[in-house]
Amino acid sequence: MAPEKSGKGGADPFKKIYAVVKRIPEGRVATYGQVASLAGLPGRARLAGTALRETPEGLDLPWQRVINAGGKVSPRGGMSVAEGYQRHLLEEEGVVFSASGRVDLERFGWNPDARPPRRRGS
DNA sequence: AAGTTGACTATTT
DNA sequence: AAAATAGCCAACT
Repeated sequence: MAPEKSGKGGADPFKKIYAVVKRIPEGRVATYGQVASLAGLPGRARLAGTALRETPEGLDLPWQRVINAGGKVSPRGGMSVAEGYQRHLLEEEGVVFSASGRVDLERFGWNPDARPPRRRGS
């Protein structure tokens, strides 16, 4: 059975993170720690950031839906308009930022376990 | 191979 | 509320 070379796990951690980010529904946001956890990499929140740092093209990756645990857009350190751009994209999707530029994770935080109430809404 | 860096997080000031 | 500090872990040099 053609075992993989050196019996390694195979999938790269970056790829797992991309897969999870792709699953974030529109109008919802997730934290790096949450994404890492769902990717099977608990405690590797920084890895999620490192992976998104490149934002590979062609994957239709909604990187803008990933923010830090503080509910704020992560500063890149250097100069990057991407921060303002990210906020703009989220607002377009329906995410509301508070006066301090913070998002209410209680309301817009993605809950992968939550099921859309069907049958008689509300 | 070893040291530095960093789209993080929690705690403290 | 914002800034500084410490801890963590993998990628990058």
